[in-house]
Amino acid sequence: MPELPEVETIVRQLNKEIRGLKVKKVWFDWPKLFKGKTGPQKFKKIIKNKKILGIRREGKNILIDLNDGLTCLMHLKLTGRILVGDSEFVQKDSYVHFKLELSNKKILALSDLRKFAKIILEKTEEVKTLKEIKELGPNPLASNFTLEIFNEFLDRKKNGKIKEVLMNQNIISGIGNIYANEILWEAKVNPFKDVKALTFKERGEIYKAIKKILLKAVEYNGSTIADEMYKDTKGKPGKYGKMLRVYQREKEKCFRCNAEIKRIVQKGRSTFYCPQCQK
DNA sequence: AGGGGTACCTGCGGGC
DNA sequence: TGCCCGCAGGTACCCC
Repeated sequence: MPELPEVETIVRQLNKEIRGLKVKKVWFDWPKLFKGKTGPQKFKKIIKNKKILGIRREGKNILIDLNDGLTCLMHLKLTGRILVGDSEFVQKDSYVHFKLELSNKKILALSDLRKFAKIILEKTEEVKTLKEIKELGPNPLASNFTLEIFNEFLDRKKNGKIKEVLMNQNIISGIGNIYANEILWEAKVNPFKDVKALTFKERGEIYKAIKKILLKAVEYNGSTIADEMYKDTKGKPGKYGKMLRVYQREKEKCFRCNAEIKRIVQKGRSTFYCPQCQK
């Protein structure tokens, strides 16, 4: 579900809503949610009365830093959502599997229809050694993500097709299926093109499109396509869904050249592109 | 080392 | 109506 813009929206909201609060109660009904060294019962014990110092994003991971040198990592996978509100608000969601009651009586809930989401509790110092974090490629929104850095990481995957490489979290972190499709449409590059066949100009166009699309999507609080999918912490949909140019537009007309958008399954995921202007 | 297949889950919509 | 299939915004792990 959430890619960089959606996770970034959630993280910014959490910093406004829950920073400085303490955890008072823990509830869950899906123990498999907890991965890593800390099991469900230990998690419950440890996290009680911890203070929330701040919330960060690494790729699509949400990192909640707590006092006593602990960090809670959450990954929302396809259908995870984080909600913050009173108990009545949280109860409206049918797929809540985890709740933290906070010191202002508000509840932070994790909802997940497909139960793919995960939570890992780890020492803050050790977080960067987790495989989820350690291997991540650069943050495309960081100011030090230059064209040179982009090229350097692209060249680590000489054999891949560009769309598959863009979605590889170890090359660039945060891009998923929606934004990979959108970025390549914007850059007018064919998703099936081998990285090694890309011209300098194409690499530059892709680089510009990454920055442009992701920044715009963050500005619009991410994409909500189907109502049951991504929502922010207040249950509000993202506004970038209306701005999408190719994603889920199979057989519709390309906004640029009027040709028919095609959908092809690539590495198990739907690739949408315009066969006429993405050569 | 890194690629392919599959597993983890639930729900929805379409075709028969 | 009901059943089976394909599909959904993502990894993670096993096997070769």
